[in-house]
Amino acid sequence: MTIEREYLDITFLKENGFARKRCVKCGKYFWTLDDRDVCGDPPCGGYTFIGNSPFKRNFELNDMREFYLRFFEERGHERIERYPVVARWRDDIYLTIASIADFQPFVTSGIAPPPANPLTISQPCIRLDDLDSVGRTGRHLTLFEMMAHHAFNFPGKEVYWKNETVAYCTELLEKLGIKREEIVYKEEPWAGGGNAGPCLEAIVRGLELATLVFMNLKADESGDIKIKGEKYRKMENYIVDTGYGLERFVWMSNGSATVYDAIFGRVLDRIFSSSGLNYLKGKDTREIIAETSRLAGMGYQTERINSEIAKKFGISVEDVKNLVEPIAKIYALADHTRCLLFMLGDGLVPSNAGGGYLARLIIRRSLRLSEELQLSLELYDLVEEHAKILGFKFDVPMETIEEVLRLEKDRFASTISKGLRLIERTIEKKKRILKDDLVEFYDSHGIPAEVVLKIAEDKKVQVEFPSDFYSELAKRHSRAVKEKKEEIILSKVYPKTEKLYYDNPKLFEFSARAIGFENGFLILDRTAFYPESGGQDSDRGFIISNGKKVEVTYVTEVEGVVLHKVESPVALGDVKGIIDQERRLRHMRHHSATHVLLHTLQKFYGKHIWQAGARKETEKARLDVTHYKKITEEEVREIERLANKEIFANKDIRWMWMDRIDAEKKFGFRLYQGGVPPGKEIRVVCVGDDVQACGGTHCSKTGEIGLIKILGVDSIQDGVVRFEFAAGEAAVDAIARMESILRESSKILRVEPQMLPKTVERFFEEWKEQRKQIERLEERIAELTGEGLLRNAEEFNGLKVVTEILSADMTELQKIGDYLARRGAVGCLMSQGEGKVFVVAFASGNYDAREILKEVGKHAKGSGGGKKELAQGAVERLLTRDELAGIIFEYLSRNG
RNA sequence: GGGCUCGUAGCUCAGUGGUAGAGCGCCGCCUUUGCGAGGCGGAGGCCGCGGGUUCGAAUCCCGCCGAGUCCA
Repeated sequence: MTIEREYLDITFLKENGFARKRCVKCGKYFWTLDDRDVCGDPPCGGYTFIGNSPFKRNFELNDMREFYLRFFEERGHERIERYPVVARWRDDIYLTIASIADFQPFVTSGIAPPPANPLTISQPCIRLDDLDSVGRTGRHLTLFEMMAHHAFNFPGKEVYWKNETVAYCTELLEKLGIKREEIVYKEEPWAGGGNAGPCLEAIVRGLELATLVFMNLKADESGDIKIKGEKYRKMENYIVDTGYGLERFVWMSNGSATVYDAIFGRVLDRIFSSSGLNYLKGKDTREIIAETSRLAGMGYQTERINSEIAKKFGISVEDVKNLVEPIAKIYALADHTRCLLFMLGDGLVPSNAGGGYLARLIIRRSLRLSEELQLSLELYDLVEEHAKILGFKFDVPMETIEEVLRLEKDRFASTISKGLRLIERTIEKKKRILKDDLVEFYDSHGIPAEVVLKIAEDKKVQVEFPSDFYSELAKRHSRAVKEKKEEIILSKVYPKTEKLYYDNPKLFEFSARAIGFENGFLILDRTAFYPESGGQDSDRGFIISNGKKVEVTYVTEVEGVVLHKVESPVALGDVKGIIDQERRLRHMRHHSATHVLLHTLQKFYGKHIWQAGARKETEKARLDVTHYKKITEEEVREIERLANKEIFANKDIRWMWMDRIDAEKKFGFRLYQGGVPPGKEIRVVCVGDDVQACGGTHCSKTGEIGLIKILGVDSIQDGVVRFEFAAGEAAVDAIARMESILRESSKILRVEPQMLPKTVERFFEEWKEQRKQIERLEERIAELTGEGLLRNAEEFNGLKVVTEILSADMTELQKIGDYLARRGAVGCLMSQGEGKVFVVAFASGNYDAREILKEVGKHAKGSGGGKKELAQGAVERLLTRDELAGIIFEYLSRNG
C-alpha cells in the first residue's frame, strides 16, 4: 500500500476546486486553486510576504494566540492549558518538542483518554537541533509556540478526520485575510517518535504556516508501509495532529524582515541600544536583513547569502558581514533569553548532565553572545523583559531565575579563566598547539576552538587546526554499549494480580490461591506482598502451603503480575501469606517520610525542586532533588525541623484512585515527581499537603512516621542534591549508631563528647608538630652519625671511603648517605630491616652511587636505584663490614 | 545516561619510579623620614581517600570520593 492514496479522499479539496499538481521543480504533489506549477515551498519559491503581508491586520503574539484558540473554541474544541516545556511526564525526551508530545505516550496509544476531544492548545516547544541557525536565517527559534487542534479518533468513535482538518485550516487562513488561491497544501509524509502518517503542509507566500498531520501509522518491522526508510503499519486509532506556528503567523501579519523583529520588539530595542549598535537599525540595513531572510529561506548557506547580498546592494562581502553578523547575534540573544525564561520558569535546573545541561548550554551561549556584543545588561534583564511581553505565569519565581543566572554567570567566568590559564601553560610548555590539545580544550575543559585560535594568534604560536576537528570530537564520544537489564519472561499468561496492599497497607496476613510457579517465582491470584517499585524495596515473609512454611526472599512485578521469589517450590492451590511486618512498617515510614521531606523542600526552596530519584530501604532512605546551589548546614537543620513539624502535626495520609486527566487538572504535573504511571486511572497519595501519583505503601497519619533524621546531604551531580535520611525506628537506630561512634571516640581520648572537636584538633596539631620535630632530630642524628663515620673513614686516592653496617631505618640511612655524599665521601651503608636488608650507596666525583649499589646487589642478591650521588635499594643478605668494604674497594680500584 | 580532564602549600600551578618544588600571598629582619619597591630569612604539605605492583609510589594499576567539561 502506498501512502499517496491517503490524500485522494480529502473531498474538501476536490469539492472546493483544489487541483492536485506535481511540482515541476521538486516533483512532489501539492493542492492549489491557482494555476501555479511549482509548490512554492523553498527552494521551489521564495518568501513574498516580507514587506507585503496578506493578512488583514497586524498581530502580536498574545492576540494572535487568542484569535487562534477562540477560532477553534467556537468550532467545538475545548481550550487546554499549556504543558510545561520540561517534559516531566516522559522519559524519552527532556523537553516538549511538539504539542502532540503532551499526549504521548498514554493518550496516543489509547491507554488514557485525552483531556478533551477535540481540543485546542498553544504549546510552547523547545527544539535545539538548529541552534546554529537561530538569529541567522530570520526564521529559526529555539522556543516557539505550536498552536494546535487535536482530535483523537478511536474505532467506531470518530471525532473528525482529514476533511474537517483541511477545512478548518482553510477557513482560519481566509478569516485572517489570506485568499484561498494563495494557499498551497503540499503532500509531505510525516514520521517521528514511532508514529507516522500522511501530512499536508499549508504554505502561503513561500512560508509554511501549518502542518496538518494525520497520524494513523505506527512503527512495525513487519509493516507494509515505508516512510523515510522505516516500516509502519496502520493503527486502530488515528489522530489529527496539527501544528500552527504562532510566531510565523505574527511574522506574516507584520511582513517584517525577520520573525525576530515581529515578536521580540522591546527586547531587541534594549539589546540594540545597550550594545551601542543602534546605528544598525537604519532602513538600509532593514532591507539587507530582509533579503538575508529571503535567501536563507531558500536554503542558501551563509557564504552564498553574503555574496548575493554584496552583489545586489553593491557593497563588499566584508561590509555585509559587518552588518549582518552583529544583528544575527542580537536576534539569537533575544531568542535564547526567551527560551531561558521558559526553561528556568518551568523549573529546569542547570546541570552538567541530563536535561539541566540543555539549560546550561543556552545560558553559556547567551553569555558569550552578550560578551561579543559588549552588552551592558544582564541576561536577567532580557529574561524579565520577555516575561513582561508574554505575561505568562511560571512556577519558579523571577527572583530564583535571577539568582540561577547570576550563579551560572560566575561559574562560566571561572571556567573561562581556568581555560585561559590552561591554554597559556600549554603554549609555554609546548610552544605550539596540537590537534589533540584543541580537542581536549573543548571536550574536557569547555574552551571553544575559536578562543584557542585567537589566543594562539595573539601569542604568534602555531596551531594545528584539522579539517576533521568535529569528527575527531565525535570519535571521542563513541558510545559504550548499554547493559541490558535482565528481564523475567513468563512462559504462561496470568491474570493481573489483585494488589491487597493498595487498600490496606497494614494487611500482614492473607489467604490466596497459588496459580503458577515458574523459575522459582510463585504467582498468586491476589497478594499483600509489595513488589519492588517506586524506589521502595520489596517485602519479605513466608508462604504457608499444605502446612509447609516457605520463605519469600524477593518480590517483583512484570506487567501487573506479582512474582514471589520462594526458596522451594510451592504446590498450586490455597496458600496463606505472611509478611515481615517490621520490614514493611519501616518501608512505609520511609516512603511517607520521603513525601514529607520533598514537600518540605519544595516549600522551603521553591518549585524548581523536583524529585530526581528516590529509594526506600529498611535502614535508611534517600531522596534526590534538583537544586541549583549547595545546601548549608543551617539549611539542613531547618529543613529537618520543618519536616518533623509536619510529623508532629499528625496530618492525614490518604490515597485514592482518580481519573488521570481529572488528577492532572486538579493537581498539575507536580503529581509526577516519581515518574508517570501508566493507565487511565492513577493512584493519588496525599501525605499532609503533599500530593503525588504513587503506588507505594504509606502510613495512615504523618505522626506514624515518628521522626525524620537527615543523615547526610551531598551533590550527586551538578544541579542534583541527595538527602539521606532515616525515619521512625531506623532514625532511632541511626542516632544510636552515631552516638556510639561519639562515645567510643571520646572514650579513646578520655574527654567528654562535646570536647571532641577541640581535643581532636589539638591532637592533630600536636601530631604535626611532633612529626616535624622528629624530622629535625633525624636530620641532626644523621649529621652526627655521618661526622662519626667520616672520622673513621679510610682514604682511597684522597677520597674518604665509608662502609658500615648500621642499625637504622631507611629514611635514616638515606639522610646519613645524603650527608656523606654532600661531604664528598664514597661508600655504602647497610642495615637489617624487617624481612629485607636496606642498602644506601653514595658517591661523589666521578663515581656513581648506582653502580656501587649494583655491585652490592650482585653479591647480596638485591636491586635498587637512584641518582648518581645517592642510591637506595634492598638486598636479601646482610653482609659483614669486611665483605662490604671488599666490594667497595674492588669497585673503586676498578674505576679509579 | 555515556565519554574525557583534573584533585600537590592559603591561591595559581611545576614535578613520568629514587630525600616534595616554584610564583603569588603570609610572618620576621635589613634597607627607607615615610610610602612604593628591593634584599635576606622563615612558617606553611596525611601529594583527595582506600587497595595493589615495587627494594622504593605524588608519579604505574584498580576501586571510591570530589571538582570540571563535552555529547545524547
